[in-house]
Amino acid sequence: MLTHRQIRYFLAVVDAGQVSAAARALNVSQSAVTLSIKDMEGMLGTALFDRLPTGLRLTRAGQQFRHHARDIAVSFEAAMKSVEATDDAVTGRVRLGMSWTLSSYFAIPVIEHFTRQHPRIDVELTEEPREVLEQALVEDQLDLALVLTSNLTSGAGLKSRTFHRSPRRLWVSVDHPLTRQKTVTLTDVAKHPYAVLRSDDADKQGLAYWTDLTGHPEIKLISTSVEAVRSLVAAGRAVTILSDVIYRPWTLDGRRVERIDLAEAIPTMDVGIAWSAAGTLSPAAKLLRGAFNTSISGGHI
Amino acid sequence: MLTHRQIRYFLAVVDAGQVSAAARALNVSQSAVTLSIKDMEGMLGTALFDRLPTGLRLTRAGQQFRHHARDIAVSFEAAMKSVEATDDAVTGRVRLGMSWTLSSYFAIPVIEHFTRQHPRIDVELTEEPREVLEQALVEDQLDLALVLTSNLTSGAGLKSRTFHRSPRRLWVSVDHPLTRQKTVTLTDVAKHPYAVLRSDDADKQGLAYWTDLTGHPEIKLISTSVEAVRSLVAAGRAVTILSDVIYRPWTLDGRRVERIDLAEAIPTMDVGIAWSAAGTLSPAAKLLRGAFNTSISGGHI
DNA sequence: TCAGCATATCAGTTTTTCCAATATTGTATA
DNA sequence: TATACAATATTGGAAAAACTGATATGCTGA
Repeated sequence: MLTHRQIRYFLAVVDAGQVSAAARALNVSQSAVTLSIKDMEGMLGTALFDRLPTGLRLTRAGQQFRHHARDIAVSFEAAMKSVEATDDAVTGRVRLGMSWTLSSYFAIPVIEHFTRQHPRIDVELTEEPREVLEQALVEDQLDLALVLTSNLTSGAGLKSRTFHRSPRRLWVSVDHPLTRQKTVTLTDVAKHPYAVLRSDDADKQGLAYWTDLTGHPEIKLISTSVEAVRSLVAAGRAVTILSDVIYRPWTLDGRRVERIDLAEAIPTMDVGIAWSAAGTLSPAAKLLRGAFNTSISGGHI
Repeated sequence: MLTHRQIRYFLAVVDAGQVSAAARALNVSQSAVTLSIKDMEGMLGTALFDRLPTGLRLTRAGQQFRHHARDIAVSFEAAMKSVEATDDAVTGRVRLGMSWTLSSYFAIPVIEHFTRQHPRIDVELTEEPREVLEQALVEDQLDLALVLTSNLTSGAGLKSRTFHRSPRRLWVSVDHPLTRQKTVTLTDVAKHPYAVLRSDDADKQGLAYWTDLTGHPEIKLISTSVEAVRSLVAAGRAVTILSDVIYRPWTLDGRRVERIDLAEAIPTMDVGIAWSAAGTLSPAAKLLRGAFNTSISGGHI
């Protein structure tokens, strides 16, 4: 079993470029580091370094592994810092509606973070199409609703606040040919197999890019699962254009997905929260609204 | 410094709900686990668990920490897998269809593992309702399809293999009144607020339990998000009956969900793979079929 | 060739982790 | 209110893991 200590030693060697320097930095003997690295290589069944007379250089497998090692080290640091204070003072109930695209990919983590910080506030979730959410807000069956504010019906007795304009960018695998171009246009993208994320609200915007001018890409997958799309992209078998809100750099198996800015202006995905113009929000609801605000602009997702 | 071992022990205790059971699962003594946890708590300067006579329950800080611990464990696994040996010999394309319930909750991890092991096999994913999948198999537009085999139309020129019979059970929060009953019947369940997981294929079975005899529960949430359902259940605000395949003992914020066997026999969810009776499967398709077989019976999910 | 600088190996020591037995604590029950 | 029960806490000594320091070995460049 890999240990945290081995990960730290490994990263130190990567940074230093040689075992002896790494050992000095770590305040242990050179032999301890050497053994640790050899142990790891034995466990993984692959050489992580090429041994050169001047030091150690990562092999291909080692480069791969390095990304994961960094991930692990960062996760440990985050874990140590994670013990936070909570706020028991505010209590109450918030009825929050959303559509599923938003729910799984960013709302749930934010809500769970919120309920940890405010354990005595009860957040009630419902998922509905945008039209139903708007209706429910007006009829006071919901306090708040997460919506794509650009799609919001205007003048329906609702207030809203857009807290994030999420750019849409091209997602590709690390070794994709398009990563080597200086600028990428929609016409370039149209030449590659494409994956579409199917969602109730977002896809109307999402498929509007393609015109006769740009040409149309070959659709390789239409899926409701972000994981499926990400997976296909990471494997280099498709590209896609999606919002930063649902971007993660890693697939489940640790392959990387990269983002590229497109030469053309693509409409942003405007995420926000809506509430009824009549009546006033409870303190609990205001807190939750604030939580979405900070957690999204604060880069928690 | 936190160690990987401590993280594993911590997660085992969270999953088991008590130190002694976790120790058994880890094949170490109870005292080793106790010490490890106490060490961590000392390091973090906070109690991670409340000690109850029946076992350990996460404190708020512990719930926070669990999030990170999980991250760490996943990162380690990904790191180990990142250097796995691959099989470049078999090449080809496999067109795989599935319905979304199956896709996000177990198919994707299996496929990602498979494509790592067989980088030169191209797995094409599509998601469709079961009827469309069956049609596509017969017409040779798909090689394989993941389906609930109990729903499969018989005599449609399809072969299938069921590789997992997943029991359906009642999901409730740890402190739910139903946990204190010796036996729980559907009539008991009908008295409590209920959450429905909306999915194309499974809900036909999933809602067929309720008859005039048992009564009908009040539906509190209909959602496509397993996380949303699990979250509601963990909060004790609803119960649900779902397949073991998609069961996890905790929500993202570390609250527990328990399962209870029902007095009545509930049909199992039979997960399997189907292919056309005409023609023969390519070697690549056979390999993928085998991958599903072993990864599911092998307890990878 | 040989000095210089790097990693590899190995035996012995230190530190960590583990086990087994036992003490302690809280709940339910009679 | 005593008692059984089921859980965690503690502790001393054994086992395993990690580390050190000395030494062997290998490559480069003057």
